[in-house]
Amino acid sequence: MQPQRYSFQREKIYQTVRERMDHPTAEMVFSCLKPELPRLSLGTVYRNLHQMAEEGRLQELNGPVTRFDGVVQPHAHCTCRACGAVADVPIPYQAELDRQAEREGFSVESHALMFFGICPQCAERRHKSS
Amino acid sequence: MQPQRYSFQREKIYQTVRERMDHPTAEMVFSCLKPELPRLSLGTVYRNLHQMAEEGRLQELNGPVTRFDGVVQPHAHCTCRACGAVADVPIPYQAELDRQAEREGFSVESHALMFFGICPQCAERRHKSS
DNA sequence: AACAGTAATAGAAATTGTTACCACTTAGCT
DNA sequence: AGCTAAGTGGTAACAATTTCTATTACTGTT
Repeated sequence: MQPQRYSFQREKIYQTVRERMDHPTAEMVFSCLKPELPRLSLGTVYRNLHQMAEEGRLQELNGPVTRFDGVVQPHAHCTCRACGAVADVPIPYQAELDRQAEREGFSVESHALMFFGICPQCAERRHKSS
Repeated sequence: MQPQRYSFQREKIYQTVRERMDHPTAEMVFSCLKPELPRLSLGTVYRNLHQMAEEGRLQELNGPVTRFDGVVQPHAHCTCRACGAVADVPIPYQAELDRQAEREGFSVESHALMFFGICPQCAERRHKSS
């Protein structure tokens, strides 16, 4: 999945994400670069962002679809990298983190802790097929 | 924003999210209830899920759009509840959490820590307009 | 420097996830 | 039973993302 060739567009997209400190969306990167690269296509932005995220050259925040939890008390979750399943993680909620995070005028109310890994089912499946 | 009336559909949707332990998406709730409630509409599911999330009766996971970060080293973020802006939070990454989260066969590789609050700009804006 | 091979692009169309709209139904009050 | 506004279903609109294909442009070889 590594890029096999140099691409001007890809480098520009990378620079944009690196230089902006606001964790832009694909759309934000696109409209930021569009004046400079009028022929740039939104599909190119999405393709390169994901490619670089897979390489580990960029980090992708948030998942694509919204999920809901009937347990309202704040608690941690874990997402399976392979199948996307979400499960609860029984470790205590550290409310003191919210106070630690209060910096530069940002008033913090709560936090979400999401782990990433491989769920038992997928670990099993991989074990078999290898 | 509290629901003012009883609705059979809403209760069914709530029960589904509560009973399933897999943090379902709106689509998953819908297809789970569809056999039992053939006239159920997907819009009703979305409407009630969000309504209940606003009331605090359910919890909503993940944000709506994907964002990208040029800083690959794991670090915390903060989202503004008002404007959606995302900023970095300079508190240390606790790698030991990943080991603590290892339970029931789930192999954990990393975690994301997202704070929620109000950013300085929005706090200012609210202060003026009140 | 021209050439061939193929990864990457632009542009548009298709898909997917989510929200808005509106006529009809129904819970909750009197 | 009748009133009224909240809630529903169905469909259309919208937004985010992915896919498709002809064209462009890197890169290694002459």
